[in-house]
Amino acid sequence: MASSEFSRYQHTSIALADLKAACATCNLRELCLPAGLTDDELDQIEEMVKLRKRVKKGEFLYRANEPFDAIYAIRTGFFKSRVTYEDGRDQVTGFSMAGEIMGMDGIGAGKHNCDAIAMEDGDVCSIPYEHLEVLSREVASLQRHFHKIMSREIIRESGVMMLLGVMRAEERLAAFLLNLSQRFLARGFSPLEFHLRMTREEIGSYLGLKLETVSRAFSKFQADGLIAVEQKHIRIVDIEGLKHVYAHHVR
Amino acid sequence: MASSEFSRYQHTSIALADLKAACATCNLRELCLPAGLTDDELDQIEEMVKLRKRVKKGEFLYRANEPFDAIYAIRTGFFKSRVTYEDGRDQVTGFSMAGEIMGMDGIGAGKHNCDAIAMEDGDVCSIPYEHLEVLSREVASLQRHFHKIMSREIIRESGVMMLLGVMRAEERLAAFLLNLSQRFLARGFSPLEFHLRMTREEIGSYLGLKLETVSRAFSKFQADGLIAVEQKHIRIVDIEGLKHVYAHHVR
DNA sequence: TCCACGTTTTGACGTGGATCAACTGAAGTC
DNA sequence: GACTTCAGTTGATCCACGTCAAAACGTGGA
Repeated sequence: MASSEFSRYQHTSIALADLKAACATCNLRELCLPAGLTDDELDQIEEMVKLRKRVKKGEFLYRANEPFDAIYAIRTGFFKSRVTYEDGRDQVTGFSMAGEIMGMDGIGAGKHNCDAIAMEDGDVCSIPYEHLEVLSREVASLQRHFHKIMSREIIRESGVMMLLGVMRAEERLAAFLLNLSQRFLARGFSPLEFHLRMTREEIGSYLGLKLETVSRAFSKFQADGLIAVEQKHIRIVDIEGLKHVYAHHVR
Repeated sequence: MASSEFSRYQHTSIALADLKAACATCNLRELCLPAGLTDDELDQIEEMVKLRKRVKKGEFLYRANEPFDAIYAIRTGFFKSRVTYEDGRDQVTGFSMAGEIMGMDGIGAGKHNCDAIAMEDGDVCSIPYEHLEVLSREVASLQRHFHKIMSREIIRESGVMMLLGVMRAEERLAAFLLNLSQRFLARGFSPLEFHLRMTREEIGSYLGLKLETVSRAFSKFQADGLIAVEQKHIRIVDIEGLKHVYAHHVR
C-alpha cells in the first residue's frame, strides 16, 4: 500500500536491493542533504553514509541508554520514538518517515534517550556522528543543514508541547492528521488518503490521550463528514473543516 | 535575594559593570563553553561574543517571527520562552537561567519561533550565529559542545512532553520543583530554598494546568509537609517525599 | 478453514482538573 | 497612609476525558 500511494504521485522508486548509499541519486536527497553540493562534497558524504541498515517491523533501530555513535536517515519505512519512564510509564514522542533523521537526542549525553522502533519493514542510512562532525567542519552547507535539522526537531517538539498543554482531544487529533497529511504530501504521497501505520493506542500515547478517546474522536470526525475512517485507512473528506476543528476552538 | 542565594554558596560575583564578554574569567564558563580550550581559542570566542546586552524585567530578548541572527547565553537574570498560537492561546515552553542558551529554535527557519521575555533584570551574551558557524568549523570542541547543547534541548523538551502527556497535576508540579532545585544547585544556589520568579499562572501554562490547580497542589504539598510555601518563596522540607510524589504514582 | 488474539468501537459511569466566584494579601502609586 | 491593582487561595460546581466492560471486527497461524 505504501508503494501504491507512492507510484500514484511519483514515478521513481528506490532500488532497495542496492545497499550502497548513493546519495547522489537518492530521491530523498532534498530532504536530508543541503542543496548546491559539489560532486566532490557529494562523494565525501557518500563515503560517510556508506552503511545501510535494514530494519524489520518491530525491530529496534536503537534503544534508550545504548551508546550513541550514529544518527539515522530513514530511506523507507515508518518509525516511532518512545521514552520509557522510571516507573514503567511510557510515551511515544514522535513518528518518523522517509527522509527524516532520527537519533539526534543521543548527542547530548553520548547515549540514546529513547527507543526507535520500526513500525514496518524499512531501511535507513547510518551516519556515524564522529564522521559527520569532521565533514561538517569542512562542508559549511552540510554544517548549516545539520543545525537546521536539529533546530527543526526543537521546534517540532515545542509544537507537541503546545498540543499536549493547551489543546483538547479533538483538536489534538485534527492537528495530528493534518501534520501527517502534510508530510505525506511533501513525499509525493496523497495528502488526502493514507494508511496509519500506528494503532489507536500509539496515537493516544503520542497525543496524551487514551485509545478510547482517540477512537471516539475518529468516529466524531466521521459523523461530522470531515474524514472517512476504515480501520487504519483514512480519507480526508473536508480538510478545511478539519483545520477549523482547532482554529475555531471555544473561547 | 538572588545575590544572597548566590553568595551563600559561591564566593565570586559577576562584574556587571564590565560589558566586555571576558569568557576567560566568566564563572558560567563551564556551563556554556567546552573544557580544555587553548588561550588562542578562548580569544577567538571572546572576539565572537563581544556583544553584551542588558535586558530589563518584562522586556523581550527576541520575539517570535523576528529574523534570527544570534543565540544568547544568559549571564544573569531569568527568562521565559513563550509560543503564541494562531488563535491567541499561548504556552510557556521553558524557563531559562544563568548559563543556559536561548534562541536555538531560530536556526531552522531563520526566524525565531517563540518570544523570550525577561522575568527579572538580566544580561546576556549575544552570539552571532554566522560567526558561531565559522568558529565551530575551526574549533572542534566548540562544535561538539554546541551540538550537545542543542541535543540537550531536544531531550529537555521530550521530558516536558512526558510531563504533559502522562503525569497528573501533582506529579507535574513535583517534577517542576525538583528540576528547578537541581538547576539552582548546579549554579551554587541553595537547592532547598529559592524564589520562584514566575507567577502561578506561568507555572500552570508551562505545566499544562490552570493557576488554581497549581495553587492547590502547592497547598497540598505544604499540608503534606513536603514544602513550605510563602508566596514565591519555596523551601523544600522533604525532598525524598517530593520525589515519591511521582515515583509512587498510582497503579 | 477455523481459531485465537489483538485492535477498534461503543456504552455507562467515575473523576481529576477546569471553571466560576468570592475573598485575602502584597505591591505599587499618589 | 489610603487606594488601586494584581497575585494567590479556597470553595462549589461542571465537564472532558479516563476507566471499565462488552461486543464486533481483522488478521495471522495451525
